[in-house]
Amino acid sequence: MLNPLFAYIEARSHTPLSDEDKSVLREALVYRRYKKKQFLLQEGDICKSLSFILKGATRQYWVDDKGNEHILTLSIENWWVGDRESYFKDTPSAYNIDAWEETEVLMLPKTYLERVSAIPAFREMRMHIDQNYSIAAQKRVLGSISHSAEKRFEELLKSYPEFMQRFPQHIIASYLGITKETLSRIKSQLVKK
Amino acid sequence: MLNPLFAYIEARSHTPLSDEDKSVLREALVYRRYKKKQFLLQEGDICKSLSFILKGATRQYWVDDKGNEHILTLSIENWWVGDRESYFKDTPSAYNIDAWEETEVLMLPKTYLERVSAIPAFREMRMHIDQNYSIAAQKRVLGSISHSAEKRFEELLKSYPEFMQRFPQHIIASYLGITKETLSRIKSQLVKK
DNA sequence: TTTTTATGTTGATCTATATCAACATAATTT
DNA sequence: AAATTATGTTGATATAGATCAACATAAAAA
Repeated sequence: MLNPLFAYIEARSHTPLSDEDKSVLREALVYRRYKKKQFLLQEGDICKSLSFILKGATRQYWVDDKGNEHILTLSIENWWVGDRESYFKDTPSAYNIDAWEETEVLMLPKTYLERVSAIPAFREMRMHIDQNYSIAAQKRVLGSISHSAEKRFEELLKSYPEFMQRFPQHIIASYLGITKETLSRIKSQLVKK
Repeated sequence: MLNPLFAYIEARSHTPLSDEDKSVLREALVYRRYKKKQFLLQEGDICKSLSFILKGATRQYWVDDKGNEHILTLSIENWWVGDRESYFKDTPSAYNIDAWEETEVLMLPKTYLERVSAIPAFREMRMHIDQNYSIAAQKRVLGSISHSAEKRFEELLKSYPEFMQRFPQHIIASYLGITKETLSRIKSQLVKK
């Protein structure tokens, strides 16, 4: 059950996990399934665990006062999901996270974070994903302040081509910060080129 | 000379530094001054150190093909600056970082990163700033995909009021992803309210 | 199978923000 | 002090993208 996570940690940290390490992880992580549309986290709740996606897809979004959903992150297999701000600061989350597909995860409750962080490979992995997360967020900021919607869409296609298969266009549009109509028009523009 | 950094590490990690820790840090960190407009990092170079700002202000920006500067980060005292992507991946940076004011920093060369990361308080601080950096980047992404320029400006005023004193409006505008003219108009709107 | 809901497209119009231009003033440099 | 450069404002016009509406089709539910 935990093998994909073990592989992930070893790959990111370039360090093999000992049997001891694995048993610590086995104790900490909880397997869970979510049906489509089921919430992993709801606005106002405190995010008490980060989840490693074994299978499926999730969206993290914020709902504005008009009820519009603004998609902050889309996640698929081998990604960690959770509201980091709420998780690390123990504050109520401003976001919802729900399963877009039938999803299976390994939950790491915050109560075990210290314990598993004693494993060097896990700590390495954590630093690694935090860095990559920051770098990705920074790129997205750069895109949003300096590129057109069309260019941002092309970047998304390049970086995460699988998203197009797994999420409908209005979700992708929201992730890009544009409307579904605009995305539809951008797509038909690109086909002509 | 290193006292502000010691204080910063202790505050973020909630752990006092031993004399031993301090001497490791003293060995690793290099004091440097930059004059106004001087580069800390130039596009194409590999970012070989992160710098803790003791005094002054810097901007990190990307220059597009038309020569327009797009400001990605603005940093002042007690912030770490550097292109994390280039630093961690050893790839040429896409950004420039320059001193907006006369600036004094403590440089941490990457060659010392392992050694100082052996200090638990330093490691704690690193995790802490990485997390905060991610959280801040995520908020900026959310702002850019779901808020108007006016709202983003108000958020900036709330989060970093000192920026208005230390950077001119066209820099702030670029940071917000709008033109200086639009920012000027937004400001006059807000005064009327 | 029929109905309902989710998804995607296209057109008309509107709006936030960009662009271009002129000008004013403050701060530096000569 | 004069000249130059950096900063900030305001107006006219252009444009990317939003909004509203209608329609088409695919998928899911009844």
